[in-house]
Amino acid sequence: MPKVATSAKVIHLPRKASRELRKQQLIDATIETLARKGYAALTLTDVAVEAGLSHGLVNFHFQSKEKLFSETLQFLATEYQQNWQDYLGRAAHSPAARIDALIRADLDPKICTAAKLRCWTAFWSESQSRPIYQKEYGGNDDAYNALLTDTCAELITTAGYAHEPLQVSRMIRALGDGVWQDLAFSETPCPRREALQTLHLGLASLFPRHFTVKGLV
Amino acid sequence: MPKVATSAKVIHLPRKASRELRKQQLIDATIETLARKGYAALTLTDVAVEAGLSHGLVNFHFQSKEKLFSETLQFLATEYQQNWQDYLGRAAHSPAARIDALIRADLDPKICTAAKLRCWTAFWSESQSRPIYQKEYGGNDDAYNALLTDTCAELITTAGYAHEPLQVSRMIRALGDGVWQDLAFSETPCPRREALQTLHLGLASLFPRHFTVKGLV
DNA sequence: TGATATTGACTGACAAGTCAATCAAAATAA
DNA sequence: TTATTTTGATTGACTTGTCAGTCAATATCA
Repeated sequence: MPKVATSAKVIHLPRKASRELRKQQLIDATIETLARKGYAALTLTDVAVEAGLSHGLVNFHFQSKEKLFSETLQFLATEYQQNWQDYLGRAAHSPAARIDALIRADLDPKICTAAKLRCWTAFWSESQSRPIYQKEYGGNDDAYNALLTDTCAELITTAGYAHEPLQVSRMIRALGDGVWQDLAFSETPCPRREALQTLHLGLASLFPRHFTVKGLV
Repeated sequence: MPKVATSAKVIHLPRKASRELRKQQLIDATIETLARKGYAALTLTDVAVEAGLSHGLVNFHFQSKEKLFSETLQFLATEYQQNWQDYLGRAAHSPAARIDALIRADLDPKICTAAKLRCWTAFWSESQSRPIYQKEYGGNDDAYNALLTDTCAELITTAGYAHEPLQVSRMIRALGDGVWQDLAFSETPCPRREALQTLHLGLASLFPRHFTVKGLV
C-alpha cells in the first residue's frame, strides 16, 4: 500500500509512479526551500531534507543542481501559462472580460503564493549569469504581452477610449508585477483581496465605463 | 604623485584618502559584479578582479563577505533616500508637484541603472535568510510610504477626487516597482522616457485634472 | 633640500571548511 | 533472482578568511 507523503518523513511510493512523483516532490521541496533560504544559501541537502529524502536522490533524478533548478523553473512557467489560459478559456468573450480574466489569473491562489513569487524573483536575479533560465521562460512572456496588448487595443477601439494600447498594456503589466513584488517581499503583504483591488483601481482609472474598484462592470 | 585609478590596474592612492575611496571602489565593483553574475555565483575574487585589486583586500577593508554586502546595500539605500529627498526639496509645494517629484526621482539616471536595480532584487530575494538586510532598509521604506500616502490624501482632499488615499498610494508604488522590474530584467527594457510615460499614464488616469501622459499639468 | 624611519595599504599563499557529484552497498519491488 | 530505487560515506573542487611579508607614501630629521 502506498504510504502517504508528509514533509520530513520517509515515503515509499509504488514503483511505477515513483519516478515522476519523486521528481515533482523534489521540485516542490525546491520551491519551498528556495523561498525560505534564497538561491545562494540553498544546498541539495536542504532540498532533500525538506522532501524527507537523502541528497543522493537529487542527483539521481536530476543530473545536476543546475538541472533541478532548470526543471523547477520550467514547472513554474508551465503552471503559470496553463493557469492564465484556463482563466481565458472560462472568460466571456468581450475584451474587458478577457483583461479581467488575465489579472485575476495572476492572483490565483495556486500560482500566487509568497513562496512561488519569491522563486520567480530568485530565478530572475540569477538569470543574468545563467542563460538557460532566459530560454526557459522568455517565449511565453512574449505571447502573453502580445495577447494583452491586442486585447487592450480591442477594448480601446470598440469602446472609443483615447489611450495608446501599448502604453496601457505596459502599465497593466507593471501594476501586476508591482503587486506581485509586494506580495512576495513586504513584511506585511496586503491580502489577496486588496491586491486585486489595487489592480482594479488601475483598470477603473483607465477604463471607467468598464471597471470599478470592485471589478468588472 | 597619486596615480589615477583605472579598472584592472594596480593603483596607489594618497594614503589619507585611500581608505574611503577604496571602500567605495569595492562597493561599486560589488554592484557591477552582482548585476552581472548574480548573488549565488559571486565570489570575493570576482569583486576584487572587477576593481583591479587582490581578493585579500576585500577582507581587509570589510571584515567579511556578509559585511561587504551589508555596506553595499546600505550605500544603495542611502543614495536612494537622499535622491528622493533632493527631488522633493526642489519641487513646488503643491501635492501634485510633490507626487511628480517622487516618481521622477525613482527614474533618476543616478539610481535607476539596470545594474543597481538588479542589485536591489538580489538583496530582496536573499533577504529571507539574512535578517540583516531587512533592518538595513525596512525603516526608510515605511517613511517613504507614509509620505506618499499623505501627499495623495492631500491632493485627493484639496482637489475633490473620490479615491481612497491608501489604495492610490499602493497603486503608485506598485506601478513604480513594476516599471523598475522591467528596466532591470526585460531583454528589451523600454527607454527611461517611456518608463516615465507609463507612470504618468497611471497618474493621469487617477488625477486627470493634474496629470497628462506628458507629465504634470 | 635630501636621507632615513615609520606607517599602513596591499598581496598572495595557505588553512579550514563547504558543497556538488560519485559510487558502492543496501533496500525494495517485480 | 534480477532490476530498480535509495542511502550515505567519500572525493575533489572551490571559497572564505587569515596572516606574514612587501612596498609606496608620509613623517621626521639633518
